Amino acid sequence: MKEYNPHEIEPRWQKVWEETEQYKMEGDASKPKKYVLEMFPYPSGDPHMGHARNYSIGDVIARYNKMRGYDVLHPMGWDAFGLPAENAAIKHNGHPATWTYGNIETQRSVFKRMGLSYDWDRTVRTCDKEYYRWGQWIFLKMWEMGLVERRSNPVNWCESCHTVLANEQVTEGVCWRCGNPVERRELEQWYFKITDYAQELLDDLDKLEGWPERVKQMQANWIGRSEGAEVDFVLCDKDGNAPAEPTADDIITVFTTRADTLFGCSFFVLAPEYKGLKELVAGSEQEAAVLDLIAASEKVSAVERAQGDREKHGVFTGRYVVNPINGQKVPVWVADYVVADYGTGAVMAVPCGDQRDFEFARKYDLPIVPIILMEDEIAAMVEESGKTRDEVIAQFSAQTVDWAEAHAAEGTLVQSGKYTGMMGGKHSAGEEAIVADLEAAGTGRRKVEFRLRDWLISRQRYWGNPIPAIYCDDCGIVPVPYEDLPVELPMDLDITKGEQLADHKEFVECTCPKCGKPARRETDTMDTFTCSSWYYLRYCDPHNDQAPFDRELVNRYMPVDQYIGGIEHAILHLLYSRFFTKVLRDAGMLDFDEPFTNLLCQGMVKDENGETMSKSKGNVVSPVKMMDAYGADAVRTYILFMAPPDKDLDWNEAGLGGIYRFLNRVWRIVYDLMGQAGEETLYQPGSESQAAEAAKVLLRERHRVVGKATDDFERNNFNTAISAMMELANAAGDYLRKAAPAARDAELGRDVAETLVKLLSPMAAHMTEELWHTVLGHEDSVHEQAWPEFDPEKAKADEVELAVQINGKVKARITVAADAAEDAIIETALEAAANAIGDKTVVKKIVIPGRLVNIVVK
RNA sequence: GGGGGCGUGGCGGAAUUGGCAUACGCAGCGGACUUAAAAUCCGCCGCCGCAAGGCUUGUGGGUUCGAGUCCCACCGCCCCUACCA
Repeated sequence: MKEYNPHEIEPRWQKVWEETEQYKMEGDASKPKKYVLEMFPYPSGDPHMGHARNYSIGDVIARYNKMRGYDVLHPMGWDAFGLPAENAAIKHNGHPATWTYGNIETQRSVFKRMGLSYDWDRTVRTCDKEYYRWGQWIFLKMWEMGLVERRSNPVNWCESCHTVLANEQVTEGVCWRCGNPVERRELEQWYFKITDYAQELLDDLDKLEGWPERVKQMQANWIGRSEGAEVDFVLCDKDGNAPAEPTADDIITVFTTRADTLFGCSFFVLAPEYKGLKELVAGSEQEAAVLDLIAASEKVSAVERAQGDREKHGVFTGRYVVNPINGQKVPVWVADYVVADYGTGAVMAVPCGDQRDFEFARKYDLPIVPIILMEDEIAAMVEESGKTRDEVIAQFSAQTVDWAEAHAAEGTLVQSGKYTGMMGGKHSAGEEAIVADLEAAGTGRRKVEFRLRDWLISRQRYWGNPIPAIYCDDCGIVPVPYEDLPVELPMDLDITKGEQLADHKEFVECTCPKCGKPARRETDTMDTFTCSSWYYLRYCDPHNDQAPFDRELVNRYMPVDQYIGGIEHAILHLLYSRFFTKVLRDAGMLDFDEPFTNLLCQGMVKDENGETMSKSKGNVVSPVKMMDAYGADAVRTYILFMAPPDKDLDWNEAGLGGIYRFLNRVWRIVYDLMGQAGEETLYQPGSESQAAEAAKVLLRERHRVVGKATDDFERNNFNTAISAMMELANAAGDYLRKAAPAARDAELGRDVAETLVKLLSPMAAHMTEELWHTVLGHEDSVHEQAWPEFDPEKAKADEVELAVQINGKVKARITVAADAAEDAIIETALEAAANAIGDKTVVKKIVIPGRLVNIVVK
């Protein structure tokens, strides 16, 4: 018997697989397709355990499905543009491309060493011009469709990365990449109008049955649909007089989900960034104070903004607006608790019904008029006054409150004109009635707001996909014609000297495609998330030089059947990709609505103390070092065995040794089952001869385990699938120990050996291939074999042990024939539990076949 | 503040539809083999108890013949999100 030596086996088979193009996709249209995809990596350096886990999961799913008879598409590529390459280039005095392509090669060699079954011919690298030209093409297409806009807005600026960021790339006020606080700046930037798709992006979440609930919830929260109404307030002139015939310019509109509280509006608030605010106060005595507040709020960092209970600051503008519901004039304030980019940037303040307005009113001594009462308050008033409930509500006339906080919940409206007595709250009768009346009067209308903002896609960075646009003094902003693509990223630029695209004369200077006059090229590049929003489509047709992809091919392989990646992309990449898919569908380029049918978010790999691994903590476990010690098969199998794929796991090397021992045991068992173990057989002369029984158990286990493992593979429960294989190995070991080599059943031996090897082949790809050839004597690859069949009948035992419970507590055990009648089972059970029953009366007998008998006594 | 999730031995975890809690593995303990060690193989291994037996899935209650699983309250931990009107 040869010894198990992964270090010899693994490179040898990797070479064979490469030479025979083992994992090149079949493209066999007669088979059903299966697209298995792992989120492609950023080429940041050596792969870490998170990568190893992600790609082990994907590889097992791909290999399993191939054995199940699918035409499997399983590609790999690199998300290769991005800022770290620029930082590394500066640090190492080189070029971002050198660092990027070098890291890609490093990662590729590690992935090959892991034995991952990729069709390398389909590799996509987003920094290749053969790829990014089609990103530009899609940009132009979107421009044509009216989904690209360049406009001025307050944006998130990261000084450390020296670029603007999308909303999705700022969490708790800090930049997602470098962790530095972002600033607000008013800048002109490029946007994708993702908000045009907000409703569909929300609605279609319901179609994604194969997605984790929490990811869908996170996307729904991010899209943030909110139903309410717009209400028009009329601005009074500087002397506080309402215009007799207000024009559009005199109207300030607010968005509210609580139109029912309109009677409680005692002031009005604008965001500091509110457009037209400066004109509003120009020349007034309040002007200086308002400008001070604007300046102060600009300085407040986003980190501070993100902190929960911040102190609210505001000043009176000196102006008034008229409340359309009751004609009341209320003062207009400016305050930093109103955000400019949600709703209209203006709010009606109802301090009695909104905690923020309440706090603000308390601080600045503004009126808090109670217009909503809770049921317990009404009950107390009824009790105290002796009046009826209706009288209490109708006669309520307090002008201020002694509450500790606002009444934000549902309650009864008071002091609200004809709406008094109606229920108030979101979607309440009172709200419906008031909005209906506002609509009739033309001073309000139903409105749905979304929290989702348009996607800011321009970046002031070199290492990215150039935006194909040209500035012409005469023609304005002009798209680069399709036939001029790609706009190539110049490579002769020294970013170590701080050069950016704008400094590159030959790149910037161009002619206007419309009028032919000298013009300037756009020097911003696209957010790298635009590159990763469609790469999965390109894999279907990676070498196409006529189009981003062929429609037929994409329609055949898409959508991705199983997508695997980290939860950190729950919003970012997964939302953007859904958006791109819908846009390209509307462009007529594909025929489906959603890109990813099933999504698996793998858990994080942490160190043995449950801490996240990081270079600064010095607790990083290298997959390469682990493979050096135990081989790729053991590392792959172990990482799947440790925990279900979606749970975090704490790395522990001792367990890896256990898996290595398991692979070793399988190795010896296969040799032994095939009669090739010689002296090293597990047979123990002198052990009791129960060979026949062990053979029976082994046959049963062979069928039971295939059934169990198949089910587990279908549910991505790889940890329990491996447990089941261990059980089969244990049964085989028991058989081998008890049955003398000469007396063994050769047919059973080969069946079990081949079954075990096939079951294990998606994980331990090299070892099983070696056994398949050398011990089992096959010429073809184990990875080309059909998944083993099983017979549920053969998985059944002829006798079963049942627990006998008295009132739900196990008191005895009985063994009965598997097909025993219920009466017979009860009789046996009553006998076995006679002591426990004693002189009590049996009131009920419950038999759960194959499991237990419960006898209820009194 | 809002939303979501989790809590099972010394450890990772299993229990798929409400049906024998702790499968499988790690660690530990004992044994075989060995001059010895490693490797391998066998056995034990939730807690209390000498035992009979009793107890046990964060805590307390409920539904049920039967609850880790369903319902209610509480405690603890984790993740996401946030002046969103």
